[in-house]
Amino acid sequence: MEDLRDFGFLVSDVARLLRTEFDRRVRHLGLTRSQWLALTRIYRQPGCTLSELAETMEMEKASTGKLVDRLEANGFVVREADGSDRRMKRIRLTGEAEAIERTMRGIALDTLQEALAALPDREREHAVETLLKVKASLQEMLQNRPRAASHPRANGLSAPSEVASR
Amino acid sequence: MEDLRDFGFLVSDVARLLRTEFDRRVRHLGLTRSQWLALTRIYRQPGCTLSELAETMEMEKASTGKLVDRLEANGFVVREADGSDRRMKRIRLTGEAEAIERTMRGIALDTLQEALAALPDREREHAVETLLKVKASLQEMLQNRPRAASHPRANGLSAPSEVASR
DNA sequence: GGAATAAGGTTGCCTACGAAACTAATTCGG
DNA sequence: CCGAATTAGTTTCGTAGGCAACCTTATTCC
Repeated sequence: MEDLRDFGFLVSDVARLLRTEFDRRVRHLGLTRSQWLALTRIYRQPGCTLSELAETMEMEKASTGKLVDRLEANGFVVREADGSDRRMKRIRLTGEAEAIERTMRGIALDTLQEALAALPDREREHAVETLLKVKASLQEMLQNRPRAASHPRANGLSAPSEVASR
Repeated sequence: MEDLRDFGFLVSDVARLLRTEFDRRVRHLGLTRSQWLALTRIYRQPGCTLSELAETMEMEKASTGKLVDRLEANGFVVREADGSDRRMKRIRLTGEAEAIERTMRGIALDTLQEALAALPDREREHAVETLLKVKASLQEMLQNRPRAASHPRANGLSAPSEVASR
């Protein structure tokens, strides 16, 4: 019962360590893990819109937009207008992005391989299954309470009291 | 072999979802998950220095410092000078911080319980063991290559070649 | 056809972290 | 005892991501 929390800590720790290590290995390429992830998605659905990308990356549109901003600033991606719907912009990889993408993929594999070296295949697969369940559960939790609907932006900053419960 | 990467994605996804869900639940208390974590550590070692805290939180000193900045700004923590060594400051919880800490602890437990509801105890324990191994492995990786030692800041920005390998 | 609504993006603000560079204080070696 | 190395913290900069509040187009629905 007590190690329930351990699980939460551990997942966060591993995620952070993983990202840090990966970032170090690819710093010289000018990309980060998140950016490389985005590239991979865009590679698989060229010309996707921001909303689509946000969807497949399971992130907010705003965050995704900023990610794309940086990718564009670094010349890995371009936003081009859509002919029929002037609201959306289609995202495409630039040429060089692809080569980089392949390199990063390799580094990612190396990193994981090293980090999981001491893990029997069975154990890793098991962990993946477990994590998938937890992820699904969390997605449902977040989805079923996606922030107090739209407009009711009634009370501004008033802190909703309750503090010492439980 | 291919789902090696899945593992990496999953861990990051679960960590992100977990933090988001938790943040939503405690937003009204004025604390975030990271802040609450820090409070817990400080609670267990009152009067610790920033470096000590950074150590136990397994984070950089700079990041830890900013975390403490926010906690202090919100009145949850104070920094007081040390008598013997004028460099360091001792960190202590304020009174109200403790009550909050207890509340947050409960919310964390609830959140985890919900997220892991569909998981048999055995499976969760198994996952914790696995994650511990991975974490240890990553810590070693990061430690054994903590960025080009101290001073040898020789070749400034020259990208270490290798780009299109693999 | 015109107003209401929805969809696509962007901007602003906030937290979280890491890396590097810098200041001040302390310890160490000769 | 003094200068060099170490240690404690901070500051600056950059990336990542969430939430809320907009514009701007499209759609829909009287």
